[in-house]
Amino acid sequence: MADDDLSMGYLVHWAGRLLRRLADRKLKAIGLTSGHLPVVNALAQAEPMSQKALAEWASIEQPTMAATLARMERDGIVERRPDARDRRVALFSLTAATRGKIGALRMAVEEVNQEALSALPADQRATFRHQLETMARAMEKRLGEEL
Amino acid sequence: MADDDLSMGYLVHWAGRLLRRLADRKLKAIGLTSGHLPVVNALAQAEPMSQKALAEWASIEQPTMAATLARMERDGIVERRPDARDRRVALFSLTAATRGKIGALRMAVEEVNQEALSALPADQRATFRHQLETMARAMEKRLGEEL
DNA sequence: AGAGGTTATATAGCATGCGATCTTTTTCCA
DNA sequence: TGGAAAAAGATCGCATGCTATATAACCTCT
Repeated sequence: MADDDLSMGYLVHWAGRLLRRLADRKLKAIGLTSGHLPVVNALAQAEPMSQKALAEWASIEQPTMAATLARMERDGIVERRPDARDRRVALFSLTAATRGKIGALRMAVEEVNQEALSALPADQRATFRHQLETMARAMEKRLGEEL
Repeated sequence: MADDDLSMGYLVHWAGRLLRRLADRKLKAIGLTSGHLPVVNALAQAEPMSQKALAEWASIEQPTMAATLARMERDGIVERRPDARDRRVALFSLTAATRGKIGALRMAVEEVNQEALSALPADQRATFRHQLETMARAMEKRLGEEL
């Protein structure tokens, strides 16, 4: 790929695919995938949570979260139960088996993080991370405005 | 999403999704999608190209490129013809209609680029882009080594 | 020439994403 | 209170990605 054509979009998307593959490889050993991460992280901190809350937490559209949760439920990673106070709502929690994997999961994530950041000089890492977040938040705002 | 949980992988993937949505929105007007970009860019510079060459150029796996090209052919964006010298090879070129869109396409990409980069101070943009590329190349190397 | 390895595509199977819609419940106000 | 508006999920349809595997066409070396 010629250097001039490495647009921001291409670059970010490329890096994202690579990080994802790397993460999925490590997570395979504990029976999880990168797509499960935001859900498990969220539920590890606050249980139970509705599909809506999970989707917002992960910045993912509702149909995408619905599909992810359906797969996770099918695979015994999360459990769904109705909300007694609102019959529209489904509440999700981690299964005991998944709770036992949280430690290994955090370790795997941390490894990928280190591998990615180790490509940059130590004194640039924090700034880089921050810039990435700034850009993402700006894009999110942009996307919202245009609707 | 709590700040501590914004792992590198999550951040990059998030930014990638947002950039992609933004790009797709702009490209919709000219009848293209972000997935078409690397192919159109490549063919705009060197025609014709085999599926293999396109996949390598775009850093995408062969089956993914095969599917993308099949859709693009179906939608009249590219044309496929056999290679006289090697019957295994399929050579792809842009259709005349697509060639006429290259200008608009470049403009749309440039717009998204600017929108993304404008979130950062001007004097940090070049460095940031470079860091992103460095990280991606490192991840690519990593991924290759582990096989 | 022919066996065996290499290469270029094709296919299957599945995960993740998105937008657009439909249904069921809740809410809320006239 | 009744009927409209809002909220939460469920579904459809499709694009993109990946891995694993199959197939067909070359190439090489004996």
